Amino acid sequence: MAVRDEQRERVLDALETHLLATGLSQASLRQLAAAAGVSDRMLLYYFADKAEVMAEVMARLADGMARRLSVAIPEGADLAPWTLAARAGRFVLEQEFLPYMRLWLEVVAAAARNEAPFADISRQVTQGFLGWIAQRLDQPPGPARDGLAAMILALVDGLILVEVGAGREHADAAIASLTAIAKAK
Amino acid sequence: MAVRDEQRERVLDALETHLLATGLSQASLRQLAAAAGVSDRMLLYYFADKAEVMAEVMARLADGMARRLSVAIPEGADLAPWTLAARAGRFVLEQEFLPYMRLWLEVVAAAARNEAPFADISRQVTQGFLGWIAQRLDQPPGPARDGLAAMILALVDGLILVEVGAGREHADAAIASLTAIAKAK
DNA sequence: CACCTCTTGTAGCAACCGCTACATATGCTA
DNA sequence: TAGCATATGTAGCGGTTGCTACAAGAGGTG
Repeated sequence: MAVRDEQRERVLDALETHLLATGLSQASLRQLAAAAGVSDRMLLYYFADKAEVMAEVMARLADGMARRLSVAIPEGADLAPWTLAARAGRFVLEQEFLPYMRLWLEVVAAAARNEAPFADISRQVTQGFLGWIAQRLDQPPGPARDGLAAMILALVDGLILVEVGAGREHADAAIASLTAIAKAK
Repeated sequence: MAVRDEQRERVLDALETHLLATGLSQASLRQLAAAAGVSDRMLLYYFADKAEVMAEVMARLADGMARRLSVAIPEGADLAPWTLAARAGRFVLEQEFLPYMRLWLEVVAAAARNEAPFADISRQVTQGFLGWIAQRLDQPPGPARDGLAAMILALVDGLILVEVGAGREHADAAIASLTAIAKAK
């Protein structure tokens, strides 16, 4: 059983990279297998089926995303809403994190059509985001803070829609506006 | 030639509804043909290939979206940024418009991976959005207004990511926060 | 040695994909 | 009436999809 478990790890590592680089559309069994350097036959020996492969690699990606976020801005930073939004927005557009956001976009799009396992992943990651924001706001817990967190999440997630649709400059311009607002307060 | 053109119209009408209801994943030639009530053979008689079908129906959808938006809030409404964001956000989550936004999400996700013809459509619609917002802001033309428009676009588009990932309540909560901010000004 | 589980390869299934070859029916025009 | 462009159906191509049947080597245990 040792070989199998070892291979699962190796495969999941490779697929994390592959999915970040190419997205959900390049994720047929044969493509995944090739990216992981194994045969498709073996991929289905290591994992029960494609859904299990995707669920596990998506879970890893969600972890990676959460880890990077919590390093970027530490918990309890106690930031004003606009300041937090601007800082989070800036981080989210960084070279290192952008691939996560692009993939995240595809996951939510799939979730909007109730495609398993993306609906579950999407819910879980969104909750993580909301919590991450709430814990960094200079606001007392409660519905007001939760509403602000949801608004900031919309703003930050929306930035990559702007980035994809209108280009990096417009996303940067949006952040500049945000920064100006934060300073004016 | 008359029959063919007539059928093209009929087919495009049906496909607009179909895509809004089911999304890009239910858009194989055979599925599109079935939804339009013709054979797949005939679909490729009316249109050169699948790309042409998709491009034309996406163009129609973009038109429909733009038309609904310009009716919802008239041009030159001269709204303060937060007020406009709140009103646009509320409209975008309405029963009638939500399907457009879900589909829009899929289009941008596809565009993020450079899948034709979605990259073009995505750019065009985003530009339309940005212009729509700019023309309804109580701001003089210029980089500041454009930056604000980009920020509002991120906010409004991001609302459907929140809606999909966390549910309608959270999206509504975000709008409530927005409304509170608008009033406080 | 014999057996048994773990691991891997070869080959192929049925379903679907976008698209096309070919025959045929229809109706207008010369 | 003959011919020709338009319109439609039947059948199928080569390719990809997720998945599986089957055989066989490897390695430990009785």
